[in-house]
Amino acid sequence: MKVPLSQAEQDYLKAIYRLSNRYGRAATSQLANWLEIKPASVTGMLRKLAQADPPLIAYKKHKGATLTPDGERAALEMIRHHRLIELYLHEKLGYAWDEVHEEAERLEHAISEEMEARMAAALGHPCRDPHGDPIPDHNLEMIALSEFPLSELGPGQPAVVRRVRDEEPSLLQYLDLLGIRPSTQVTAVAHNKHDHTLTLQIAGQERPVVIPPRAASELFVDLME
Amino acid sequence: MKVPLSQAEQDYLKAIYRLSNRYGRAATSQLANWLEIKPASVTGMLRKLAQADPPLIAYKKHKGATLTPDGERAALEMIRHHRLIELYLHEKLGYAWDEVHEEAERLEHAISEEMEARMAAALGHPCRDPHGDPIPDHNLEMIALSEFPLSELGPGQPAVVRRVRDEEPSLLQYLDLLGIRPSTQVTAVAHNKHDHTLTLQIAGQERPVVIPPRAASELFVDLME
DNA sequence: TAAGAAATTTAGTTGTGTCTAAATTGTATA
DNA sequence: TATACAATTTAGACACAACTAAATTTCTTA
Repeated sequence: MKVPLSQAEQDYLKAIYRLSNRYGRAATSQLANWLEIKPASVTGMLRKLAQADPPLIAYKKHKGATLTPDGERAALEMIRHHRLIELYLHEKLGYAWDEVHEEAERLEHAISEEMEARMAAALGHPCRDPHGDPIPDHNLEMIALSEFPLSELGPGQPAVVRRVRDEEPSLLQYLDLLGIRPSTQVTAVAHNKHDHTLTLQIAGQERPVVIPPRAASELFVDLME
Repeated sequence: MKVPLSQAEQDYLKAIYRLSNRYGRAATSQLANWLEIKPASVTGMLRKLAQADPPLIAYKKHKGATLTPDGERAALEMIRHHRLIELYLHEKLGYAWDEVHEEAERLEHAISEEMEARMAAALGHPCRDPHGDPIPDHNLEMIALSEFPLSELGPGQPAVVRRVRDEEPSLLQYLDLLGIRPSTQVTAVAHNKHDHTLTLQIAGQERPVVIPPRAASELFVDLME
């Protein structure tokens, strides 16, 4: 019976995609927390998404939700919109990388497939957004990722920052200030076992900087050959 | 208590702006017809908009609605968004002029003031959209218009097309086919009193064309000095 | 100016997506 | 394994913006 999805439904599917990628499934309370609504409200929507025709999620009471192939397609469609828009705003309209998320969050629901295609073409069919997040291609396929958390980088290993898995403006501004963004070259100097901070040498800079654990686990890097 | 307007409210205000500009006020049934909802549904929204704080419309039962200064400001804000987006899609993303309206209709509600400003700057602070409709400036002031309907153009008078006051793709495609768009130079050859068609000579073309009344009253022109 | 037609409003209903409060289920541990 | 705590679901309510059907008001014209 394929009916267009509401913005709320699309937001749920995106959130389930994100949480089930990280944790295998999306729990009611995690969704409530991420979407900033009450757990009781989530239950109703999960039942609705599970009983849709075709079903968009697999849902068992008290067991959380995972996406069906149909649900995943819908989620990836929104993610493609979101990331293309972020890059477009950054490249074509001069937005800073900490300003693009909020705008994209609203626009992703409003653009047509036509506009998606035209933006993708104008950007040369890119595969990363300004934070380094991969952009699903036209068929919603995502490139394979080799990067891993900066917090797991061995001391002395040179690496390239690929991705910041966070949209919070304050964190992004802070990283910008330090001179860390996708493509920045870095080397771990030392891990502090007590407070889990990381001392990091940034290529082209005099002195190492200390990275708080929050940032170190949200930054993803690739080893340099 | 100034709360952000819903998309439905913004659409009502835009419709009231358009209708009261043409007819002095917006009647319930005109609004219902334009917005494609039932008259009964309009009544409730008009009461709500009139009782908002601050009031956005002046509304007397059975007398239709007009915008208050606050309501007009909100309407012009959406109109500025809409027309900037139309021009942006046309100029920067290669949309044809009959494709921009539908996309802008959704995007106008989703863009921020920041994005409005950046698009306006990228376009050089334009004052007309692809159909020739005036774009309110940053302070929501609109340029004075001197154009008048093509249907009132005297025979033999050379004129310039300024504006097509319609968004219907089929009409726009038809005009495009004839070679009529803003800035096209034309001369009226004759008005047919019986079927109200207009015979029109288009500059640079061999033979005159016959314009149906629907098009002649939606096309606006300026006299050439 | 009275009757019929047209426009508008009222009253009551629906579907969405949220909420609170209370009941239930699952999990961890003592 | 009993129990206490946390997570989840159920039940019932609400705001919004639409709807239908019926009542009312206004307009037109004979």
